[in-house]
Amino acid sequence: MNLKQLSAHLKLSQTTVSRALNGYPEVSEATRQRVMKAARDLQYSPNLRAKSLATGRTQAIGHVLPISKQHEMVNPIFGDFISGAGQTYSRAGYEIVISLVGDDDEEAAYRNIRMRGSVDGIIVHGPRMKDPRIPLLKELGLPFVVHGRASQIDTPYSWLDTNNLRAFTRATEFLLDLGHRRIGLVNGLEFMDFAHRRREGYTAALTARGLTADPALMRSGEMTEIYGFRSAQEMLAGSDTPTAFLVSSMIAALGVRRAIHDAGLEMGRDVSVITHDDDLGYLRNGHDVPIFTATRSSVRAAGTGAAEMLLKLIREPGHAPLTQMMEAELIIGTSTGPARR
Amino acid sequence: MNLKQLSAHLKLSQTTVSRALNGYPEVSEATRQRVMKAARDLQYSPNLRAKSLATGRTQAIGHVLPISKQHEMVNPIFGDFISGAGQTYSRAGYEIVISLVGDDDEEAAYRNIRMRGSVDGIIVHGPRMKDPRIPLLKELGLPFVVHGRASQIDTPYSWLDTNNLRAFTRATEFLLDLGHRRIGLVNGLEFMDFAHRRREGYTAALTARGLTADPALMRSGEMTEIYGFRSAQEMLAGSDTPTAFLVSSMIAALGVRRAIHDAGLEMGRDVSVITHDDDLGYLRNGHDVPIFTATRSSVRAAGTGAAEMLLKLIREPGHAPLTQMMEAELIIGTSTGPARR
DNA sequence: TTGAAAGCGCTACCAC
DNA sequence: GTGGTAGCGCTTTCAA
Repeated sequence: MNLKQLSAHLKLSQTTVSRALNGYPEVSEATRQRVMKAARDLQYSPNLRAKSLATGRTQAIGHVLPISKQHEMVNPIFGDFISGAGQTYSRAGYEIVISLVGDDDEEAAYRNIRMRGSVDGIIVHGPRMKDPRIPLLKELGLPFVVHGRASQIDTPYSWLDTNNLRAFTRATEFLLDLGHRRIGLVNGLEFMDFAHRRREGYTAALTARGLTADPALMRSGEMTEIYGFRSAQEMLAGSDTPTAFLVSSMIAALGVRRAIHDAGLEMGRDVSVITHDDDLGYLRNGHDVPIFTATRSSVRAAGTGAAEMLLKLIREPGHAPLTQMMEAELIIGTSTGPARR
Repeated sequence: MNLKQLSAHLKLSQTTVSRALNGYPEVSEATRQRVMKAARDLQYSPNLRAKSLATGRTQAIGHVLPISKQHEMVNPIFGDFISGAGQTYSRAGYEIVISLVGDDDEEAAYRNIRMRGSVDGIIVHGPRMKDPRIPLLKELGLPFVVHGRASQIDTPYSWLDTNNLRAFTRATEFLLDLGHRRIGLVNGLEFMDFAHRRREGYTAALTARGLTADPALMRSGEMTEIYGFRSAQEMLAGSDTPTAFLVSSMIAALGVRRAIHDAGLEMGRDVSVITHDDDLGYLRNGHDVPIFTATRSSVRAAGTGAAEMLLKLIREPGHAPLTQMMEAELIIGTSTGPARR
């Protein structure tokens, strides 16, 4: 069932039917009702491609996921982020288009997205420091919102970010307050902006107490379980071993926990662990030490927030860049305790 | 830059340029080269919406994610699956369109996808038992591949699935061989087909040894960490406590591990755990007991496989349904040991 | 081997 | 308040 058939059925012009369906004012209420009813009964649903071609708008948002040619893994938070964003989009009648872009042909990929004209705006994932995509997208004139930020980019752009600097500063301070002095940092790849900021927070907290960050206690890598395992194992094998770990991801933390266990140590007693973690709300009950977390629901909320920002930018071309900072939560857990040594 | 401009620039008709670009044979080689070069130089990239309108094909694949109105979480494996599928799509020039569909308005949602005509085919995620989407999609005549299967659907359809039945049978047998008799099952929601099959495997292995599955040792729920925690805590609080757990997801297993720890027990000695887990390959080194796993790379492979099946179905309309079974891996870990009691 | 022109389904301008 | 019609950018007959 297309517009032509529907309007023939109603004995009205396509123009009128189109207007009735799209809420234009110059249609009589009676006609509108009749059209709406027929559309429902006949299960009419407009061809979005044709609509897009006619209007120039596509009613679709692009989510561009950077995929490293080396590991090809998608950031596991993506599912939750898109679930949050999706609610906003579908309410507004937008589709979601995913593009996976390798790190080799980035510029061409973004130019293509622009030229193909299949999206009205873009959410940029996984920003790196000095990310070249930001000036590129500004040049292309496609509305975009960055999930995260890109340091050392001086022109303004729209972003929504978690306050990673502050989160890691607080987590480090917390461990220092518990008496820890040797704190291992198991961080993400530090050309990624979020990981860079996390390390900044970590070192800032140490420096504020007159301590210097020991390079032997810092690791940067793709956050897999084996990476967490190896990193913790190496640090625990040294002479002046850490009494606590600050871990940038739940997955890597799994490996860290395993390494602690294998070393014959007990979490929360011999070694403390603070990690971005998931669904730990239950630990509020009956335990008494904090764990730093980015919950799944906060990631969903970030998705919703970013989507709303982008839709606003699309609706109001020329609008000034929007920014939003989200604070991370601290909740209570058992993996963290006072330093023993 | 569009076709019109490009052909004007080349002083050729749109027809010829289009033919040259799309590999039609009736274009002279010289012309084709000239066109190709100009297209590259001028960064021409066809408007997919217009192409789609003209051809009837959309060059896009829909991935439909069921979202429960209660929890609204996306299955965490989705990211890896889409990453695998995406490689195949982009090589073939297809875009990915994501639709989030709540469990309330499913039929309408799928009909809409059909009518809007924005995809050439669909990957169905999260199939339930007797899933009504399968007959619906057959009726709609849209090519589709199910990631997983739907029990009690008798008409043939295309699917790609992990052998969950066999995986959980083997894992249970393995624990039984180690002397375990009280094995807790922390399973997913059992209206989901994969969870149903996993329980079947678990009970089949027990039955084959003359044991009966104890309802007190079986849990079914959405696989969050707190769910794993509570499930294990309850079972460990009983009188005849389990000596092993079979856990359907890594996230839930985190909670199970924590409950074991909180109960003052040690994993692999007092209580064994077998779980679908991630990146545990490193445990092959120096350890000696198996852990059942669905690795991230196997999920990627599933995505690739499903995408290839779907493209084949799209290219050859009327092709008979395709099916593919993937076997789960067993690798070596430390969480599992012989029964102590 | 190349080109002119119709048409995919819709919107939006201009008349009435 | 309603309708005719010219495109949106591309493919695909049909003719040359």
